[in-house]
Amino acid sequence: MTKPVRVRFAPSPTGGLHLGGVRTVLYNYLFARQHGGQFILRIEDTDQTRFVPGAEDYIFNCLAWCGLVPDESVQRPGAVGPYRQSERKEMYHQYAHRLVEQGDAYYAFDTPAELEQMRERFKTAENPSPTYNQHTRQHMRNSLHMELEAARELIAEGTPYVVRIKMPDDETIRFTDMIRGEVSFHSSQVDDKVLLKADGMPTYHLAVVVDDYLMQITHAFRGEEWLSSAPVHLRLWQQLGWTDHMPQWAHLPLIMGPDGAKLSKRHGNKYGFPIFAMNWTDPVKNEFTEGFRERGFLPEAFVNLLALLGWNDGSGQEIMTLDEMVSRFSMERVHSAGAQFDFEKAKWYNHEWIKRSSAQRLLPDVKAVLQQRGLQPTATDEQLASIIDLVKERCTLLPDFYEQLAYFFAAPARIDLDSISGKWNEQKTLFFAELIRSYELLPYWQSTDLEHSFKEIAAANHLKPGELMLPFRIMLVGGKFGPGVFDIAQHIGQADTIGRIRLTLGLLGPAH
RNA sequence: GGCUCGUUGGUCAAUCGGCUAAGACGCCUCCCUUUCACGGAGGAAUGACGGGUUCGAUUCCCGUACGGGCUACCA
Repeated sequence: MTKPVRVRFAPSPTGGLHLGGVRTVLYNYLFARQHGGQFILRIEDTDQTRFVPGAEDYIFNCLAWCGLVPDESVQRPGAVGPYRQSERKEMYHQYAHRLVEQGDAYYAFDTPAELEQMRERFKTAENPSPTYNQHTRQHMRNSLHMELEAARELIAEGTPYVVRIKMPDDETIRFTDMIRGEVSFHSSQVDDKVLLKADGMPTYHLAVVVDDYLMQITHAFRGEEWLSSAPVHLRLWQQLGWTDHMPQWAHLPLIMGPDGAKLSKRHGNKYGFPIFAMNWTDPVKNEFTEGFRERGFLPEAFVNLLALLGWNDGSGQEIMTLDEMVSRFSMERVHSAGAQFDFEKAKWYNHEWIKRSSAQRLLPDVKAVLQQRGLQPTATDEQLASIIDLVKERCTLLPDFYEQLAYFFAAPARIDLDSISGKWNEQKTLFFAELIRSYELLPYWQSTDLEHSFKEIAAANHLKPGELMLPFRIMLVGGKFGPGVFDIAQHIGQADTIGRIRLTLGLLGPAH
């Protein structure tokens, strides 16, 4: 009997949730669903200085929008809570002190200034950024140079201290990454990371190990930026005696911006396309960053494009539902190299999803777009749905529906007269006058009938219908776009169609 | 600088030693459509470099180059 699969996503509530984060959630989610396991959301809020109010709710909102709701979280607690690390603060202490007791960690009393001095002192051209490691720790104020009792006295007196891991001098630390295979590090190259901070909070390194253990995580997926600290975590799992429970690791390739560097939250606005799932306004800096949702992406498309950025099943199929992804996903087929994000391709995914979505599916989103732009369509949902079907293949992003739909409900604000006035003549004026008379008498207002009369009158006047359809379109739509002109006329209705013809005829003037 | 991961068209990528190197996005041409799109047909464009291993390397190994990540009492 193998252990039930449990995976987790562990964001820190410090700002917007970006593409890489959502993709990590997605891969976790797919893996959990595929294996009938649990997907846990843990809030890593151990850095009180970076805490941003609202960020946690925002993360939940993003996940809800994406349809990737965790099985266990602060909102839906399971048996291994609390799910916020700040609320687990005390739990980490015993383990930190246990490590000190065992000699695998030590107390350090160095002030920030002293650390700075150390870095200055050991800085050379070859080593521009010295770390707290097996060499430098000998020169620092820590419990390695004193009896443990003495150190504890200092602590009892209230001396600020941290707990640092004591990395071994000469050991090779290796593990198997589900994506990269065998990865190895030499312990002498790894610094003595802080485990417990002076404020009593654990650092990520301690917290991630303790929590993954306590929460019985079986597979730990995270971004590649964590790879270099993996040996610290491996060491901790080992020294805490939990090796048998250690999750399988997978370090996900990074998503890069067009500049080839890791997407950064900090520069959410510099790319010209969103990088956050949803709109995010930093309450401290009062800085606004646009999200994919508000840009007009369907969550189905967003999740789809993210899944295929760094993973594919080899079939060549690119458009997939979440269910399809669940059954086809495999961590072994995730790329090891980072991928540049291409917004053009992202738009293509959305376009495909809009084309394939039913009008019913699109209806609420389209209504929201119209309402946002101040358009209150005087149409039933059925009418609106049939118009959506008419125009959806022309819409890449949700807001495109406004341009494609507006003229169905109101005469176009601008009419592209230039496109018709050049070839305008008296004959055409007469044609449209006759068309109006004919349309006024039509017993049924159906696009096929409209087209039939149109062509009949054109033939009677020895005019080619083709030369007249563009002007007709511009009268109704205002420009050169939109679906078939007789379909448009049918939806606009008799009165408005005739009204718009008259209107443009008037603008063209009698001079012609 | 050190450590570490990576490197197939502009971008996403298939290939698990047999390649005349898929497919998709984007771009270009044509067809359909006297609008815009959709759809269809076609085109330009790729294995970083140098060594090995092998009958045979894009695929395996080693160097080099280049790129990313990390190098905080941040995650």
